[in-house]
Amino acid sequence: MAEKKVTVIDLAHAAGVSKSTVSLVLQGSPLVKDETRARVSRAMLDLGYVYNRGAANLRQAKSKIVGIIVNDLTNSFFAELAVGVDMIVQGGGYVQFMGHSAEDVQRQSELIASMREHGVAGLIISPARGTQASDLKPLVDAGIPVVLAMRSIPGAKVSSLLSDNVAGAKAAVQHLLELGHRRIGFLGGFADTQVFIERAKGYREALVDAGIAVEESCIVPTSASRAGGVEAIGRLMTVGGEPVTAALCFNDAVAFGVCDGLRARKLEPGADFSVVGFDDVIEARTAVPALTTVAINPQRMGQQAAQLLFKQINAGRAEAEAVRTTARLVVRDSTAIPATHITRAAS
Amino acid sequence: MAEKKVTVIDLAHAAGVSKSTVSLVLQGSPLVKDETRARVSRAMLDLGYVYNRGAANLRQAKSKIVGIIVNDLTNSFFAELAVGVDMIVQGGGYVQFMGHSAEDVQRQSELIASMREHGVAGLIISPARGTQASDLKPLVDAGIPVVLAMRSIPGAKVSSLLSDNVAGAKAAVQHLLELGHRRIGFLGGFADTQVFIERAKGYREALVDAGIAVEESCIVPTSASRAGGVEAIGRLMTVGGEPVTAALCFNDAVAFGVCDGLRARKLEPGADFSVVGFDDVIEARTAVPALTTVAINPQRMGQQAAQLLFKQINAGRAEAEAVRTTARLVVRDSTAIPATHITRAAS
DNA sequence: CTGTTAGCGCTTTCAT
DNA sequence: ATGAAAGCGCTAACAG
Repeated sequence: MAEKKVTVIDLAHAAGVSKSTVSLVLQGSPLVKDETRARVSRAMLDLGYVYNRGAANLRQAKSKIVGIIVNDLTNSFFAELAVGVDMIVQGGGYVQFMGHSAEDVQRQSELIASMREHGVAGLIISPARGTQASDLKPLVDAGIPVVLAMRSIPGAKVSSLLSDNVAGAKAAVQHLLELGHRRIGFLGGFADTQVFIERAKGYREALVDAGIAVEESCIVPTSASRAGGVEAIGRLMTVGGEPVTAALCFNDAVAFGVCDGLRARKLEPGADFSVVGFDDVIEARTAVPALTTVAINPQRMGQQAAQLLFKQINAGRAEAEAVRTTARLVVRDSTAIPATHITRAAS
Repeated sequence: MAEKKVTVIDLAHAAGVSKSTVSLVLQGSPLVKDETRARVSRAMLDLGYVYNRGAANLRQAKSKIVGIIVNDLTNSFFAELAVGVDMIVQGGGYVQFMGHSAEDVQRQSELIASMREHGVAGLIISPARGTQASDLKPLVDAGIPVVLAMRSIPGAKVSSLLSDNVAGAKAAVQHLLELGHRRIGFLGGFADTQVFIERAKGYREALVDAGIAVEESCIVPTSASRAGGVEAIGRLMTVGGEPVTAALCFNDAVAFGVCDGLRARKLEPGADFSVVGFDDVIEARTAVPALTTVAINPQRMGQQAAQLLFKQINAGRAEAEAVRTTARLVVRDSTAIPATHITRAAS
């Protein structure tokens, strides 16, 4: 039943007006008589007209399309981020091109090029590991607004949206202090990463603010994995002096391991020893046991990224502006599994 | 530094040829002299030309864009599905519009309309619950190929890609039979759903094929949740006669609950009682304990969906063809946590 | 309020 | 092997 393409000219014909009048109707212009508008509208329905946005974009030299390039959609964190972006994008009457870079810089470049050819109004990128400022240069030069999410790229003249690791860690430790803990460890993570440095900074600041001396022996970097957590809690246990009664973990994988290690020593996480972990590895959330987590809200982050992008799109010019979101401290109950996580079935 | 838009006409000028020649070069036509091609190519680089695909699409009345509408990207199952689609789409030199319906039929319709206005060549939809055949009608009438993923819509004249629940359940039960189990339960799930009926059918077939009588008392429908699993195993335990030693669970949430229930009875899942679960609730995967799962591969499904779509796009006409993927039986080790699940961090 | 006239950047006959 | 001209479906002046 594929009807022939019906165009504005057909509408004009059917409604007995000219193309331009039809165009005005399409754009909801107030300059057309109601009765004319009605005639045109009816013609649209009668003929089964579908607007050709491509043609309009060409003429106007602009589009209502934004691109989003995700490094790893397989990671729910980024999937949620994309959902947040989608909300704002849809709300603004835009559509989004979506591309998955799979942490591959080469593929990412191809996607960027492709989206540029399609005339996107702006681009949100959660960059693949190893992305260089030069990869973004063409976009910047073309004046296309770009917002980076989660990871920033040194030297790139674009906005980025990062989680506030310092504030997050600080809040977490303050939470433990309020619980009465005096000697607190910081466990896991590779010491040479930016994220580690930031989280450790927040940890230190909270202690200092509380008038507690930072003990380097209570900071135990390991791999950011469950095994790393086991190792870290083991090493923390060997520290002499008053007992350490709580720890902030680099991420939740580490927190898992710490709990494992505690149980192996007949200690109950949450009861005998308080564990707080950054909730980076979202997938594992359901399995986090008696544990408090510091989490940023990826959907909200996606929304903020999109809002930032729109701000730039509407401002007309891309103006690099680094914004940091604040990691929210979420105290999640020990045993309850959030309903949202056990009801999501594919069927 | 936003350079003025450079067009084919600028290239033609710079290279000392006509627009049409440039166009031929852009399309990689073999009809141009190598030397000419080289001159044009250099001009492209010199002037920083970027191809305007929108204009080309308009002229050719076709696009290399496919749309994908996901009901819930927040569910890793569908996120993985999208990744699979993306692989094929990118491989085919297409780009994809992505929309998130959030299980909202209304929003889904808007997305469909929007994508149509943008002239997508085809559409992959994992439909929101409650989608009617009429929602897809406009697409079908316009001759736009549509492939449905995971859920089919009665009466819709479009292709769909479903998991083969019957074969999956059958394979799972056969696995248990090979392990030597003779009396096996089927636990959890709402008996009035299509998915339940299919999985129960596979369960029955496997038993019958093995010459074992199906006992209705061993089929225990409950809610498809962890609590449902606890309830189901409880009821299964009250069945008289020879002991039941294994069960196929409707999904992994149920399987969780079954394990809970077993432990409450001092039985060790995997050792004293074999548990197999359909792995629908992907997020919970890490937490599945001593347990075998029946899983379909969502990425592969996405790839198949995209391939099916391309087949239709290239065929020129949309031809409804229902295809079913086969649920793979994956025997996953009891205690090991797949590395992919503990290393995915957002940072 | 509505019609006329030009294009947007590209591809495509049809000549040459 | 390359050029000239027409036009995809729409919008944007500018008249009326």
